[in-house]
Amino acid sequence: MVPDNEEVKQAVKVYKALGEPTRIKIAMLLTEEQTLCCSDIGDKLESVAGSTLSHHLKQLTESGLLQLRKDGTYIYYSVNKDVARKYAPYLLG
Amino acid sequence: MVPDNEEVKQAVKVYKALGEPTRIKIAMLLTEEQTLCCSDIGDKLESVAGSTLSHHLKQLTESGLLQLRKDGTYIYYSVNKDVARKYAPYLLG
DNA sequence: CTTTTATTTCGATAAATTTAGAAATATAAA
DNA sequence: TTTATATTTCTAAATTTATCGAAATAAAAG
Repeated sequence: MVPDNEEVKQAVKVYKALGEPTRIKIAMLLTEEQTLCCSDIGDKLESVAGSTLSHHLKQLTESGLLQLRKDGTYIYYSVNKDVARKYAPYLLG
Repeated sequence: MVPDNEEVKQAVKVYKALGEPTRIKIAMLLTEEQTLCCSDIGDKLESVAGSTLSHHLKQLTESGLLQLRKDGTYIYYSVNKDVARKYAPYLLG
């Protein structure tokens, strides 16, 4: 009837990730700013513990909406535009 | 920094509504079938109590993604295509 | 090697969500 | 009016989620 395949499962993950105020702000911030590391994101949000931020970034990344690049101690996050375009082009403005 | 206006609040509501397997299935069912009443939706999903279904439909409707039309005892639900187009055109295929 | 900086994992708690059965409401049909 | 059908509201339990502080990792700098 209604498919329940991998694509739909990813859609649920992406939408669940975006359905929370802090996380949608992170996603919007990254569409504006291209790439930011964890602590820079923390600086641009109001009062979020590092451990909390880490969980949010993990959820966004595991949905496929964010991608990351490690550089030394830093981890740079950016929006995966293909995923955003497919499920939530609203983010891209 | 990142806006936190009504539009973003609606986006969070819509994405939260879609970030759950039963609810995204309801939304997809309604994009296929145009309009269905509560009990018909229940018949097309596997084992969901009426009260549970009612809560899901309420959440989807309050996000603006679904609209309803009452006809006697029945309530017919359909997708608000403008809202879907704006936040989750993925639903429209 | 020790210290500093960036990030994650762990452990715990509070709040929110999902779910269902029972009772309530509302309309239609007999 | 009584009965049947559609849907919602209430109540409560089980599960999930968001959050933080402290400890653990990991890489860089001194």
